[in-house]
Amino acid sequence: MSTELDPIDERIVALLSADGRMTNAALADAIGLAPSTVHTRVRALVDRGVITGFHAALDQGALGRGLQAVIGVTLRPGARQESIRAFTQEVRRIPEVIQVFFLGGADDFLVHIAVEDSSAVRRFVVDHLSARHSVASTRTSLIFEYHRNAVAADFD
Amino acid sequence: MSTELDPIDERIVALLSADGRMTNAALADAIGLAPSTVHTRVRALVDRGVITGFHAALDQGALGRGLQAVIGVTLRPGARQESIRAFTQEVRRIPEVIQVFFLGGADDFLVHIAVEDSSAVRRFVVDHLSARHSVASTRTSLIFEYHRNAVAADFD
DNA sequence: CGTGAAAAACCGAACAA
DNA sequence: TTGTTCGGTTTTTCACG
Repeated sequence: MSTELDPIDERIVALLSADGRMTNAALADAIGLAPSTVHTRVRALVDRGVITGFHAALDQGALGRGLQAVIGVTLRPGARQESIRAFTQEVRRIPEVIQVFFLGGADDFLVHIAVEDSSAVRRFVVDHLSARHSVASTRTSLIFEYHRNAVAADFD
Repeated sequence: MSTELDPIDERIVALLSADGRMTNAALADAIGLAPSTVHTRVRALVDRGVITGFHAALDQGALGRGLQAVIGVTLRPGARQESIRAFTQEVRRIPEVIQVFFLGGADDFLVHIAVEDSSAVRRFVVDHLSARHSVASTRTSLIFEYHRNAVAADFD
């Protein structure tokens, strides 16, 4: 929230988004400022909550999860906010889950998972989604390609 | 690809996924090894491609993009691989785009965007998606909540 | 493969401008 | 707000177990 970023902060943010381990010295001479200035700004960005964290990106295939899928989920019409909250909280704790989107639109949720193979997809849907009373239907799509420009912070 | 990780590598990967700026010393005593050992393993994980990078997570709202959406896209039945490749390559370069999923299923693509407001959503869809000859239809859903457990590497 | 020690690089804070 | 200096920390390499 709050006020926009100045052009220098925008460059810092863009650079750290691409390489979160860039040193202040590297940032400094990519931008043309002194390292200490960059340091001050980076810390300010973190303190302000513009940068919410730093994370390693993982090749899921190398972790034995070579198949990814997106599952659209619709809840029963009667589902109340409690069951929506419960659904979110519980689904996001499952280790195969990479992201959870709570939507307004045709589907109520999108769940992005990475698993070992197609039978693990089926198991995931059956065990964790269809098994829930609040879930009305699911629609599974396999992911053939995936591209990420940025890492978005969690929000609700 | 390739061989599974041993339990120590798995812990390193989990810790760096949560905090990509943990120092080797911090990793070392979370795990019970010497910092130099941890360092060697982290570098090996990066060299092997298990860890594909480190990235700052950004509060999109703080960047003036307080509204996120997912847009399901279907291409014309006649769309050939060339136009699919072109679509992916061009869409992912648009700055509002956070992620692009190329799917097998009902939709051909999912595009995750962060923009300023709802009129920017409409503009995005009209200018960048509907305007394309290869796009048959789009279905936009606003994102009310978003949760991320991990950062997945790009793949195709 | 893991360790400890040594060298280089880097960070973070204090201060000056 | 930016630049400079400096002590402490972190990274990185390497010889050894």
